[in-house]
Amino acid sequence: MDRKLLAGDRAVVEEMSRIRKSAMQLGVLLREALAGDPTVGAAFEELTNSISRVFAVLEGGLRLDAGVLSPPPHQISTKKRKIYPATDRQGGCRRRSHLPSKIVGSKTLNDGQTWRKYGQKEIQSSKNPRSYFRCTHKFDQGCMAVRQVQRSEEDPSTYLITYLGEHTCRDPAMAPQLFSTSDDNNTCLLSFGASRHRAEKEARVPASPFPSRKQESDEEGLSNLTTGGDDYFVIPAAEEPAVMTPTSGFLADLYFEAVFGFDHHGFLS
DNA sequence: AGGATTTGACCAGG
DNA sequence: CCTGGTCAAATCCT
Repeated sequence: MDRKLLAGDRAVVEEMSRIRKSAMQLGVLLREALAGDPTVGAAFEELTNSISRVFAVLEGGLRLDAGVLSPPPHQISTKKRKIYPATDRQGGCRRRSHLPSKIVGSKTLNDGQTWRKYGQKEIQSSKNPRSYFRCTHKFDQGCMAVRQVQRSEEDPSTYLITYLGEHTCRDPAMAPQLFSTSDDNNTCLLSFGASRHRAEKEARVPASPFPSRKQESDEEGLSNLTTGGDDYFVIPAAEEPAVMTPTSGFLADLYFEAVFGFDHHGFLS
């Protein structure tokens, strides 16, 4: 069942990461050079699909599971601070070891879900702070969906929203909604390998208006409670068939950073 | 008054 | 040791 990550496994994963990295870089260049040529997309798609399959096998074998966001039972309670003994302090790191499940670029913070902001951080690698939101129903329904919102550096009018976990809550005000790429011409979804197995379930999003007390107008704070989405573009998964790699700008930055954990500029220059 | 946001502290992963 | 994700008291807002 459990098996340790052997040195050989690690080497394979690292090597595959390099391959995927190179492939993505190549894809970016090709798309820029041969924009509109369908054969480029098809060939690149095949390549990424193969890589994806390898990762699927590796991840399956190595149990590279993502998104286990189980809430400590004792935390489900009132809103007031719980006093933890120094040795049992909960207020610390919850660093998620898994990859983001979905990254969305959006002109608005509205996504049809109700979010409550629980933190904001200055991020070393970015000029803009990152805001942290959890589902409003985290405590009453145990919904573990969270999202991180950050303004794009290159396009400050755009928010980069990373969704982690999935909504398990049932908000009567929220009809079931699906990420739709059909009616939204600038939509692209970024879904990563670690969550690939539940990508389809996570493909939920906005559409319906939702009564919000405060819109996302605030500049720095990225306030919560956003409403029916528009202006979305959901970046495609590296492992998904329809790969639409962002070719430049913040999306490319984001893409590379998310997939490979580093900035691609150095490689493309 | 109650719920949401702000913000500094905490702390584990890398 | 640095970074980033989370907690929760203080504060703000409705």
